[in-house]
Amino acid sequence: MPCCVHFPYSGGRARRTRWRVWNMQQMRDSWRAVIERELTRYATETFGTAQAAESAFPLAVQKPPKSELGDLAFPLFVFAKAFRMAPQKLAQVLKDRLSLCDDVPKGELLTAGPYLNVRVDMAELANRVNEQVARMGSSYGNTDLMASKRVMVEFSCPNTNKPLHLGHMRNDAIGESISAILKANGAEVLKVNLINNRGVHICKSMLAYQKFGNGETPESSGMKGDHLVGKYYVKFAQWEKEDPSIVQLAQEMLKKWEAGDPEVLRLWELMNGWTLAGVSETYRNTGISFDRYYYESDTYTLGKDKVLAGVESGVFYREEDDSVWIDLADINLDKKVLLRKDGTSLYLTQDIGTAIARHEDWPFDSLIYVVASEQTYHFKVLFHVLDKLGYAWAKDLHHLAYGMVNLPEGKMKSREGTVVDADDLFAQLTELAMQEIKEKGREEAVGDVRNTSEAIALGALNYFLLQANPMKDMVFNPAESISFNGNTGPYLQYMGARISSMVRKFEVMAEDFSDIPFDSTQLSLPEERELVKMIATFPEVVTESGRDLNPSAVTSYLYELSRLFSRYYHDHPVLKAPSAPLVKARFSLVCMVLQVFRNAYALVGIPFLESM
RNA sequence: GCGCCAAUAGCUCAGUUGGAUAGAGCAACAGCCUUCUAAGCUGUGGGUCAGAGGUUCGAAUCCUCUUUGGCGUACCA
Repeated sequence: MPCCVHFPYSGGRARRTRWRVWNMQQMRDSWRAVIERELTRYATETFGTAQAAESAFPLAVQKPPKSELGDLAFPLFVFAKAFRMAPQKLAQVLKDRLSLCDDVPKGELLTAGPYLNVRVDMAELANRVNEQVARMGSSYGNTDLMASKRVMVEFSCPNTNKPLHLGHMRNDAIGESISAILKANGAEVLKVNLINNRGVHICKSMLAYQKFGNGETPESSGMKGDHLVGKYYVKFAQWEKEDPSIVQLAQEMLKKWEAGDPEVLRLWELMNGWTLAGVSETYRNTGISFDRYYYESDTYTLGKDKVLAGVESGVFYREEDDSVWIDLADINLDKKVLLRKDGTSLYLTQDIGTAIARHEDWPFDSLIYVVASEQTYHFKVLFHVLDKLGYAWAKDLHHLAYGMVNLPEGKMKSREGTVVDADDLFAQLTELAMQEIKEKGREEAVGDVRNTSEAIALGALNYFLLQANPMKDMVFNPAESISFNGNTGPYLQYMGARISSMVRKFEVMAEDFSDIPFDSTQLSLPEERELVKMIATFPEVVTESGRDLNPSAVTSYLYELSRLFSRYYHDHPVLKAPSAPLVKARFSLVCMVLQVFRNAYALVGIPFLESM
């Protein structure tokens, strides 16, 4: 199974309609109900039993490929055998029978080959959607799919030996987006970060600093703290090349650290402080935040204790050299070390402790780890170990794996220095956005050029990173991401800005329209039908992205809505529409689109801009 | 070797529960600014959905095998 996370409460398809009924869904359900009833009656009349029909219930509802074919499609293939009738014929029969009934919903039935299609009553749908968007505002689209569920989302999890890079940015984008999407589906979400501040790799930068640092500080060097520490981590690698034996020193230092050596601890605190200050700044710039921080230095001992307890209870075993192991034969895996022979902790050990601490702190219904797919094995083992230790909530742990981020030139390799630094990238994108604003002569219109450029950079970055399915590896092309035309974040932001501009223009003349009611029958263009339908299905997009933990469902939707809208307002005047009722109706539609844009942007980390 | 994952247009990506003629963007070419921001809109060309079988009324989608690529299989994280 790829990235799919199975929520115990996400239910199956059959249950989906029970959670809540939305506009489009309501339409679908009511039409399905009458068509199913008619199939049942027809089967009973013909065969004396309804079985032929009911075995294929619930009747599938689809979206016709073209709007000329209607708004809902009911494929009838499945009934062909049971009715001994071509589905084309059955569609005709059903249409004829239903046209004689006086209790079908408003709308129009069409046959389209083997499909029975429905053109729904658009005026009614538009009224409902308009009312609902106006009433719910920024919460339009929210669902109760995960109401009252507590979900902890772990993401980012930087090491304190180097600054963030592009890979972290994908992680952060997914983490923030998933959290927002889960919230929109009614969950109570706690975003947590785990600072990986201990271990051999941390000792490496410390050792290099001790040897080469000469007391350098972020202040004295003018470097951001995380970059300064990173510099020494790289230095260690070079040093190690000359003298491979120094790895031993790092191992010894880790042991000293675990023993509480004051000298080591002092340096550790100093350098960790530098890194975390730098990382926090990056978070601030890129709109990342957490409700709670965990530090591995705080939780690893708990993990160690639990592992030792596991040895007592016989879940784990001790080798002759004193190392502690678990045999994973029962899940068809090999053996795994839980404690080194010198007694120090490993990655797995600390994650055991952290998970237990978290469940005690904030009992969750689900904990989602947003971590690269290269660690799939690690999480498999972790969840199994926790299960073996007797924690019933081990089944509620999920690994949301995401693929690697590559560059057009190829893979990022730290050894070859091709890793894209997060701060550098953000600055580069901001710079490009700024140039574009200047070239277009929009400085005055946007007001704060710096802020706007950063917002555009962020929109570009998040959209690009989230538009691909998390599970897949992706190629990040900075130049393409910031491009203002095409399928990009800035293009979407531009649409939002254009609409905002229209709203400002309308406000000047708003009084002239204050007495004119919204008349949905004015919206008769095919494009308007499509827009109303899309707005009506937004809650379903929120559901889908929450169910699959897939932000790209939202980005796809946003882009489609955006294209539809730009085509529409390019071809049809809104504020200068021929009649006042039409202006009012079209402007109301525009406002609905704007609201959905705002709400959907928030789910995928695209800052909304009033003007660009 | 074994395990997990992927493969859709030249490139980057979508593709709903198996359903109608597989869609976008970029790149290329051709149009559209006295008209709510041209950061836009429209059109043209571009496909053996990696390959071969199978299931099905129907497969990019499900199953099997093959090929290619990525990742993992550490007393690293």
